Amino acid sequence: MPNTTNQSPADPAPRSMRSASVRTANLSQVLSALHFHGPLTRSDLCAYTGLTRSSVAVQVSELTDAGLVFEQAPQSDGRPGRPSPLVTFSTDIAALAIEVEVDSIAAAVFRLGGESLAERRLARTRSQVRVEDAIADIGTLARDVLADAGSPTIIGTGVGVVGLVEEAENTVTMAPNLGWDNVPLGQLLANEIKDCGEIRVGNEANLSARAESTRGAGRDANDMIYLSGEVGVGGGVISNGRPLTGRSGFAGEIGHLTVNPDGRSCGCGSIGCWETEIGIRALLERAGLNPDDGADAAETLWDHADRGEEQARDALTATGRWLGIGVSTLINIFNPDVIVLGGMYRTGYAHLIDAVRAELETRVLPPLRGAAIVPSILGDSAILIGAAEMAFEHALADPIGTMSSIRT
Amino acid sequence: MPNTTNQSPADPAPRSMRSASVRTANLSQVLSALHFHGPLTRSDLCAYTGLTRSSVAVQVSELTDAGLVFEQAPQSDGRPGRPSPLVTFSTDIAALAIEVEVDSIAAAVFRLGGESLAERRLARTRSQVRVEDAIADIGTLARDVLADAGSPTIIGTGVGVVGLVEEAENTVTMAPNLGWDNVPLGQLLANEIKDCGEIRVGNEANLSARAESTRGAGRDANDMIYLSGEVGVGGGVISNGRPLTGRSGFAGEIGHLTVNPDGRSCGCGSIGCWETEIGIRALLERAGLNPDDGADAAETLWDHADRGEEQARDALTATGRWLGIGVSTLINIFNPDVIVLGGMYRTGYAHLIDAVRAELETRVLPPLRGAAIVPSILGDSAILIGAAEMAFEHALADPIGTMSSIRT
DNA sequence: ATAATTTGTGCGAACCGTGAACAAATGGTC
DNA sequence: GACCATTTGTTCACGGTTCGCACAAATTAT
Repeated sequence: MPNTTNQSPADPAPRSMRSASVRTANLSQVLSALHFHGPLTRSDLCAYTGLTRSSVAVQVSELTDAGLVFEQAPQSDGRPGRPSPLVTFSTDIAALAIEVEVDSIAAAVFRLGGESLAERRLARTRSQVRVEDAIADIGTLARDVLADAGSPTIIGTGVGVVGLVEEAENTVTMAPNLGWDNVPLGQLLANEIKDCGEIRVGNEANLSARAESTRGAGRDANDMIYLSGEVGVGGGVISNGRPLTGRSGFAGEIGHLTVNPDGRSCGCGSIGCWETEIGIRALLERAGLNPDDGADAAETLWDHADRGEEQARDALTATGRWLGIGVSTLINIFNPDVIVLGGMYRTGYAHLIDAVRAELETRVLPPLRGAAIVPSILGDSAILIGAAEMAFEHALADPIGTMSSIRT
Repeated sequence: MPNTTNQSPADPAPRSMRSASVRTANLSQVLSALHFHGPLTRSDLCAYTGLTRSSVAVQVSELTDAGLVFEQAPQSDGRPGRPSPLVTFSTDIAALAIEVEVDSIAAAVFRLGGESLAERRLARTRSQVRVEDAIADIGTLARDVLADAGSPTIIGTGVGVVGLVEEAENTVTMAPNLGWDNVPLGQLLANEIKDCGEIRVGNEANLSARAESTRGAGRDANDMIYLSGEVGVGGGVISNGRPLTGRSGFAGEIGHLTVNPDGRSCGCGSIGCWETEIGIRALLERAGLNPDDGADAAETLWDHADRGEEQARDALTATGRWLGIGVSTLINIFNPDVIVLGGMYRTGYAHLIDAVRAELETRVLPPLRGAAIVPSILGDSAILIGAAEMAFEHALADPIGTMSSIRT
């Protein structure tokens, strides 16, 4: 018997590089360039990837064979020289995105490149959600939206959930607002929806961060922090272009940084968490409104402030101050390019930003002051977009590999 | 003239992979395995890297030719089979590490693998440090310590500084304790010390974090936070095995997270920074001692606490509580495996840890509670070790490339 | 119509890791 | 001491990959 003992190690290490890795990496480069920069000519692809024309030709032909892209007839662009054919995404390859909120469930289908093909949302009465019901609802919603989109081949599925998600396990570890505890959502969904590629589950704020980073207000930033708030306050961090996960994928729970150790008690059991000061309940309470009225009440609050009502403005200034205190902390810790405000901080941006900036001026270390504070530009669709990006991740990293695993 | 226009793009993108990248990546794998796991047999290297025996043979021979490693005669290990030669580091390849503190300057030489060959420290009176003097001192110290080490070939130099460092520029942006402002330390040192490879400058706490992560208390952790305090409080974050830098390398200024918005004013201009509550001044003040007495006074404080003096113990409990408040925030944000306490939190660990843990129990989100809080095991040498690791980074990433650029 | 410019195509060259066959070196067994 | 099993180094043909050149193709400018 020949001694192939450690010539091909069975279990552990894909650490080393072989020729095939080069091909995979370059295919990934090409497909990623297309995904993030839109349809490009082969000539553009040479510039983006640094590969030669010969090599790009091979990559494109391989991606075409895999059914991921196709080439459109060259079109003259007015400059001299032979025109280069445009490499475009196939119309029947897409990712499925699912969003599980407290009062609604949504599903959408996105084509490579980020174009939305279809979207559906199912509203629900605001109450605890039984897991089985949610799974069933997601199933029908997914089937419907896939039909709307023309039943494309699904390359992967991303699910965004309000709650702590153990990403490696695709499990919802804790979702108090849904009443969920240790729900293996990935596995459960795999039984409910078929032929939807690999299913990955993520926290909604982390996914929004991912979305704003790739297609939103953080597009040009390498280091970005996303902050979103309604009742709870969540966030996500993009460090050096990649999402911060932490040990189990829980990183980014910035709603629970302590800003006021002797302040109000938080639902999490702690005292003085940031979200007790900048959450919607604190804001409404300061404005003399019913803290339980939710997001709609916030909208009316902006109106009141626009009309110059004093209590409304004071409430916004106070909330903006606390917002600024926490943002200062985040800037000092992360040294980001930009901080993106989502949720009610997006709609209320104009009313809050001055108080925030005032706080930053004294609290941020001078050399770190360059960080921009901007409102989200993707708004409510950020979660679905982020879920789709997460779903695309595998296909972008290993295009032919995932395609061939789909086709089985 | 042939059209090589975009066949080989001049300026920007080394994004793509070519055959040479494979070789470089695998050489990096092999040398890194040796650097982080100590001398290994060629057989071990197969297991660590996943490469075949044939390939490892080529890599090792190339590294040998470059003068980085050499093979020791095979030694039987008691098991059957042909013994494998041990690949060991060359004795005359090393990195230079420099540490610039307020009251001392230090330099050390480390061999590949992390072994210290020589170390020197130059104490100074505690005062502002003129840049030119510091440069000159570093120069003589470096020359002396290199002579001590037997004048090895220096593969790279790392410098750790108390202050904000713009890593990409190797510039000390702000170092209030030294009285430095926008000092291009990398360039200045390049004129002072010759033949010391590429010079990189980093923040001392970030470098300590790096050191603890690779060779200290965070060796087995992927996500680690290092926290160190004397007068000021600094830190560094290792996320997914790599140091968090932020936009300009300033990330990790965790001493300036706001824990007490209406508390004491901080030297940075803000109010209620963490370091105003857990810095040595606050601790000594609470214990009824002179806040300006510094680290020595802290040592006596531990003694007082050991003897059961009430004010000392109360001061430690109060400080531990604030320590716990901030650590909770960090855990909720980063979801780390482990938090490493350095500086006076290492020497005072036993006196502080209970109060810290008590605070964590209420303030850390339940699913995030697994994080371990441990004392630094590298102690005062962490900065130099981290500086050396930073210096090694280039050589580990591209062994032959850096060697040939050194030999010119 | 001709030149200049840009790009696709085809092919040989260079490089790299793989894996099989063989040789070398050790421990265990009879 | 002879032999076998085991493990590892060495050699080499092979397949895979990108590169770079030469040439052809397609467009604009003159």
